[in-house]
Amino acid sequence: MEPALPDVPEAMASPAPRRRGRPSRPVLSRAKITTAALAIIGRSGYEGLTMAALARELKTAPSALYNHVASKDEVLNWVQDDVNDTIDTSAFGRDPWDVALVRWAYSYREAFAQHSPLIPVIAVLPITGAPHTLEMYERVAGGLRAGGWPEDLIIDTIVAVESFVLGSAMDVAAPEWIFDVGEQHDLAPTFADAVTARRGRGRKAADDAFALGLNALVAGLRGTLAATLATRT
Amino acid sequence: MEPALPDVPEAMASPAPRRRGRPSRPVLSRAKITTAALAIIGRSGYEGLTMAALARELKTAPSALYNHVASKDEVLNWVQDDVNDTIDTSAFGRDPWDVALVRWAYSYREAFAQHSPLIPVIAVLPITGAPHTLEMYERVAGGLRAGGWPEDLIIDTIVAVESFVLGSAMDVAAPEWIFDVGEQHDLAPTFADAVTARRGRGRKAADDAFALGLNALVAGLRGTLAATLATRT
DNA sequence: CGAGATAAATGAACTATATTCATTTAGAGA
DNA sequence: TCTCTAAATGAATATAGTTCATTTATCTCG
Repeated sequence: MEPALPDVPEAMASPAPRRRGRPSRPVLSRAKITTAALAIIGRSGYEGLTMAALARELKTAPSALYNHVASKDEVLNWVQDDVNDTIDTSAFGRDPWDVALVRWAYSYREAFAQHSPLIPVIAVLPITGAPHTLEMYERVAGGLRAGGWPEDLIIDTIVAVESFVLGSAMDVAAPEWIFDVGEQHDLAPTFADAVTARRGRGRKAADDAFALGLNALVAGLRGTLAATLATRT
Repeated sequence: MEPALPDVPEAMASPAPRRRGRPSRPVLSRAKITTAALAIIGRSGYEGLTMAALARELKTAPSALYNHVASKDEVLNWVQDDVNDTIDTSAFGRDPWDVALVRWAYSYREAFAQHSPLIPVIAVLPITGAPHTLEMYERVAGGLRAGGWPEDLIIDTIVAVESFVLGSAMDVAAPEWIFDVGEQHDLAPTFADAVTARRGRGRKAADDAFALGLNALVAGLRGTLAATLATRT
């Protein structure tokens, strides 16, 4: 990309004559829009991502975007697929399925912890038209299959782990003091004490809960697999 | 403004004379607003819940709401606390902790499956000012404590289960065909076959995944508890 | 009983966003 | 060259949520 602006001089004069009509080369495309959206999100977060801001970033008018994108939702879908592409699935096909699952879950959570506004979107989004997402699922499914999981349990297993991961990723966005009971210690004494007891350990409370849950979940899945294989002879 | 249009018999004309100023009795209150909001949500879903619709339901002006509520977000918090109040925690203190945890999780998921737009909100919402929510946590914490869980693991355990529940509740809102690969069967053959294999079983795919995951998670937690108690002598 | 004070409503205005639309223009192809 | 089309433009629309000056019934206090 970047045709290197052949002319150039034109410099400073008019603040921006802003030509109308078709430009010499397309200014917009799926890739450009997605990149710009990610830049804005990285800089000003999801509140900053408006169609107007996106257009500004790309030096066009908001309405120009609609020649390339059906809606803001579609922009979010593109961003989501890009984020999914950063999830590490390399452990599948290398490590045993349970180890790989844990690695995948950590990477998955990390990716979406920084994009929590996408979580409710992706949880409900069909994979159609999201190639990177599909690729990720293929790798995970392959890893489980190779690990001995029966075909008809693979999707449920993936969904279960994914649900836990996405729920946990939402947690990351919560304030540290989310469980602070404040005044009402006497209304919930056991709970309040438990909150205090946890405070002892280091910072990242959400991380501990995630680790605890993931270990338990995967351990449980090992048991499920063993039991299933035993039953089905 | 509105000088009361002197002409016209005014009798039948005006559809609703709409008095200004303070009414004989308060038309609005937290309870009334929450009830109205739930009515709208039940009737037209969360898209239907606008401040204008809420005002219409209560037969007032949108701006009148702001005498009782700081923002639409606050309305959502009230609704959320009401929904939390429908979650069944009665098994704690009656059944063993693991059984009670499973019942709680089912009830929790069911409650929010019908209020999925609230999920991202509550996951991040401090409990301050949500009495029913606090009450729920107290019962769960009490049940775990009674079940032998060490105090410093109680919150993490609750958070882990809750994360899984909320992630799963989002899933309920997804379309049945969310995993349909369509054209690209050859791009993800293993995954596509797994999707097909699952299709064999009954309707509710999300329910199966939830059951599988919850069983695994709780089984894993039993192991975690046993191991922890053994280690700590 | 009368005079504030207060709570609680009113409608109009303001803001921000997404989205649509008629219009314009540069370039590709017949 | 003529025409079609992709791709831009700015103005206009729709829908929110929210603020504000204003109005008025009722409560309280001297």
